[in-house]
Formats: sequence, C-alpha cells, structure tokens
Amino acid sequence: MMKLNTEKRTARKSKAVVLFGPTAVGKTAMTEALFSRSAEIINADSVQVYRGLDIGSAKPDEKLRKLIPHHLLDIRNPWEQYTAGDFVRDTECLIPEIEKRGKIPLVTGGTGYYIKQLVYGPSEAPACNLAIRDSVQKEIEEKGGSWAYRYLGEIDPVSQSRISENDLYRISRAIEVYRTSGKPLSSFPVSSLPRDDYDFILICLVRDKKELDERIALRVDMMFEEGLYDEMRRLLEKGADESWPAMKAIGYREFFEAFLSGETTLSLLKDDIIRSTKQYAKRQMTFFRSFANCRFFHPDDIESIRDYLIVSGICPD
RNA sequence: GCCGCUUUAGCUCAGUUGGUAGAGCAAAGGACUGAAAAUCCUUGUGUCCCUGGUUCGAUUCCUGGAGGCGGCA
Repeated sequence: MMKLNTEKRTARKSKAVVLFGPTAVGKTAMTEALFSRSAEIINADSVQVYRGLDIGSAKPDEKLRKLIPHHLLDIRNPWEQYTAGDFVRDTECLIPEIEKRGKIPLVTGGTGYYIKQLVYGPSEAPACNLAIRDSVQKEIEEKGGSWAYRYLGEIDPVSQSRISENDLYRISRAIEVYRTSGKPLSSFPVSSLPRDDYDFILICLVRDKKELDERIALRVDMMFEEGLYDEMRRLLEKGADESWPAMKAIGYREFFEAFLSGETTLSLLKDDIIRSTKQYAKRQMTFFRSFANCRFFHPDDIESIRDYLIVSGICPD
C-alpha cells in the first residue's frame, strides 16, 4: 500500500534540469551543444526578464531563441518589479506545459536566489508590498538605522538576531513583512531540504578563477563593441533612472555613477563594470556551493554532462 | 646643474613628540525567508626606498645615495 503510493507519486513527479553557473562561464554554448532539439529553456536570470536590457544582460540572441524556445525573457518593463516568488510561480506553470510538448524543461540562469527558491521551495512569507515598503523606508530614513534595528528587536527578535544591524535592506523587508501580515518574518518556515514534489537535476558549471576572469573582461569589451552605450542611451531616453529595479544591474548602474562623478572615461567605466562583474561571479559561486545535490562540471566537458544527464533519466540531443 | 617637495599594504594615502604601523579601495572567505546583477558579515595583506651615523632601541632624527614630482637655470 505504502509502496504503491510512493510509486504513484514518483511517477507523477515532474523532472527538470536546472543548469547554472557564474556569469560568463559558458552556459549558452553548452546548452546549444546538448539541448538544441530536446529542451525548452526557462530563464532564471533576474536581469534578462527585462525588455530593453539586451547587451548588458548578455541575453541570448535571436538565432538561439529561434533554435530553442525561451521562456521568461522580456516579460517586464525595466521600471517594473519581478521577484523570486514570481519566478517560482511562473516556472511551476511552465514545467508541465513543456513536458506536455515532449520537451525537457531546462531552467537556466545565474540568479542563485531564484534557483534556491525554486529548488528548496518558495518562502511562504507574504509577497513584497511596495506601498508598505516605501513607508517603512521613509520611516527608517527619518528615525535612523539604529532605531530600525531596535524596532525589529521588538517585533521579531529572532530575525533581529539573524540580521546585521547594518543590513538595512533586510531589516526593511522584515519590518515590511510584519506590517503586511501581522506576523514576524521568522515565523514563516524555511526549508533546509530540497522539495520532493519535483525531480530537479542540478548542474553547476565552473571554471577556475583565472579562466573566468579573462572571459569576463573579454565579454565586457564585447558588450561595448556591440553597443552597450547606445543601449543605455535608449533606456535614458525612455526616462530610466536609478529607482528603476532593472537599473541596479551591473553594466547599467555604473553609468549613473559615472555621470555623477563627471570625470569618468569610457575605459574607466569599462574597468568598473569588469570589477563589479568579477565580484558578482564570486558571490554567485558562494551561493552555488551551498546547494545540496548539485554536480559541478567544466562547461567544455560535454560528454561528462551528457553521461550524468542520462544516468539521471534525461535524454539530451 | 641648483632649490623645494616626495618615497609606508596590490592601488591612493594617514601615522608614529624614537618602542617595527592603519584607513579607503582592491583581494580572499562567508551569509542570504517573494527587491538578490541587490544587501550584508569576517579576514589578512608590510625589508615603512637603500646606506651609514646618533641611540638601549630608528620606519620616525642626522649624513650620503637612488627613484618620482614641481620650480629655477
């Protein structure tokens, strides 16, 4: 009886490949080699969801998008918010649709937080509430950061003990959750185990640091050649400013800093972007290393990846 | 050639009234509860340019030298 039950559930479980790695590691080339015919891609990159951010976000080009169907690309305007919760909901919708077409759902991108929420199960904490967030932020600005931290200690001592006094970003969110739901953020359970209602196959692509750094520098050079500057100008003509969620992205936000300081040259700007990208790649790796059940491969090692997929019950090209 | 300033962490620079040094940035490691390309935490990094002198003790004061910058020729 028990056994039958388990089998039934196992049989119904959706299978999806989750492919990730630091920026510029070579996800695209690898994807092309293994999944051109067999998969549809669900984008897990928090910047590529935005329309008009193509070059700086290294969005897959038309050619690849014609070859492999892509989802969750260009689904928001750059002044709109897209969240990890949105991503999980959208992905849960897309996986069965893709399966119905007989294709492999391939979740791919570099946003560790999205991938974590998907694989470990999304947080049940309330969605972000922009109106409340704004008022919380205004209050913090008036009363100061140490007030905010003390206040957090009153409404949610557990979160206070987990959050640094300087981490206004998280303090603000914790207060926002309390004011939205009446419950402390720490009362919403967080899973330390991958969810069991999906069968996710986690593949992380890695290169050694020197190799990755070289690729990052090369890619930023390429972005400028491909017209990053013009792309930024088009966004500015549409009214882009630092308050737009998409303008926090590397390769865009540096322009605002450059305008402010005035004296920056194009080559200094490029160096800034390269440095930020390297720092980001490092943070990504820290995140990825913390995932359970994740296998690491060099992106050129196509055959090992193929073997692993087959062993996991996936049939790539 | 002369005069002045300067040489300290990978970079920009503090500092030690003489007891072998510290910030920012960079780097390395880490965290991550619907903003995450965000935000935050931790940690070093040293022939204090070289040489001789004074001194119990010199990166610090003095002599000489070398490099850099500026001025005058």
